[in-house]
Amino acid sequence: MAKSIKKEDSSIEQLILDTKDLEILQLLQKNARITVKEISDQMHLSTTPIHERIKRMEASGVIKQYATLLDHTKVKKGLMVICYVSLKEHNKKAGVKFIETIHSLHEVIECYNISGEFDFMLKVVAEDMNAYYDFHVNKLSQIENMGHVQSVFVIGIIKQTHQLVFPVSEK
Amino acid sequence: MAKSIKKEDSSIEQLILDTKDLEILQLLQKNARITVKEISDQMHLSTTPIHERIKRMEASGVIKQYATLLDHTKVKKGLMVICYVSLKEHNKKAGVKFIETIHSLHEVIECYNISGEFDFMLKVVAEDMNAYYDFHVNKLSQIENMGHVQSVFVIGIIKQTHQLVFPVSEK
DNA sequence: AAAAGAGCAGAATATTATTCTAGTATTGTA
DNA sequence: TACAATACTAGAATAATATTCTGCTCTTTT
Repeated sequence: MAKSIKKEDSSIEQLILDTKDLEILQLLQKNARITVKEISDQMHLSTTPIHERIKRMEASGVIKQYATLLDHTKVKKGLMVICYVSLKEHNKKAGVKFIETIHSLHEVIECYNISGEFDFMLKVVAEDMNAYYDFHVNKLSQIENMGHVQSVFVIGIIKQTHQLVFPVSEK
Repeated sequence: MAKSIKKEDSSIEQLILDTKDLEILQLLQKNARITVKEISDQMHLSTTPIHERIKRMEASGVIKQYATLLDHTKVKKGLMVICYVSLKEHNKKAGVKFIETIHSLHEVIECYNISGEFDFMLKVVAEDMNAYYDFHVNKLSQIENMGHVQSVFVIGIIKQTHQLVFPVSEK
């Protein structure tokens, strides 16, 4: 007998998030260590539905990770550089090899395949300019099949958040 | 009587992180909801020092935030665009006004002041191309003093992490 | 109208965070 | 070398929280 496509099939079906789920996510995004009780108090619900909804969103993958974010300047990662990279050849094998290497470089915290004249955009963090120079010369430029590389330096951080805001479509 | 510049002055002085602190940070970065007990077991220490070290790093600002990260595609924020912006005028007043506006736009999750021909780089998330079009035309382009805008679309995410890796200087 | 499913409240239990007490190194100093 | 101050640690006690369980209510479907 087929089950209805509803929330309990969270591991298979696309989870449909209602207003309460989104409200919970707003609070969790701000503080991953907020207690179920605090959420339930703010939302005027008991702890049971909050707990169930969170577990459901964890299981469905809506909640990807509870992460701890550090102050880069206080852990000697104060320099941020945006790197543009183009490859010489664009066959599958060359691409896979490049991706593997990127994953092994801890200085690269983000890498995107992008539109435009370059193939990839990298966000790189390092302790200082010397460390970045070492990364650029000895690691990035050494990757086989590497074409052009262009570095754009981050002078200041204006805004930096992971909070996704959802339109308030109240019932 | 002057106190020594040591760890207990965490709120004022620069906190010096030792190997154990960095080891704790590695675990916390991966999972903000890891228990003190789990950390203490992995590090072969009791819960007390782990707890104290964490509180110290929270107070000193090394730990900036416990954040919950969401799957963008599952919360209708699947499109990511990198926006380059240059302003017409570069006086203080114009810059401040621009920054204020950027902070009010929830689609902009990152904004950096950068070197090169553009003034700012923005990371923008939206539900789809229609939503991005609306953002571009009705919000971004409407900012006063706006000069050139160039959009680079993210085709694929190769790597995305917040895990900062620290060199293993054992001792 | 009956039945099933979903969401919820409240209580009970299991875990965990937090605090407290006191022992053990380590470092600097006379 | 001996002493004192400091930091670190283990283990226990307490407070707070997560998690589970039971049963009620509302809605939807047939």
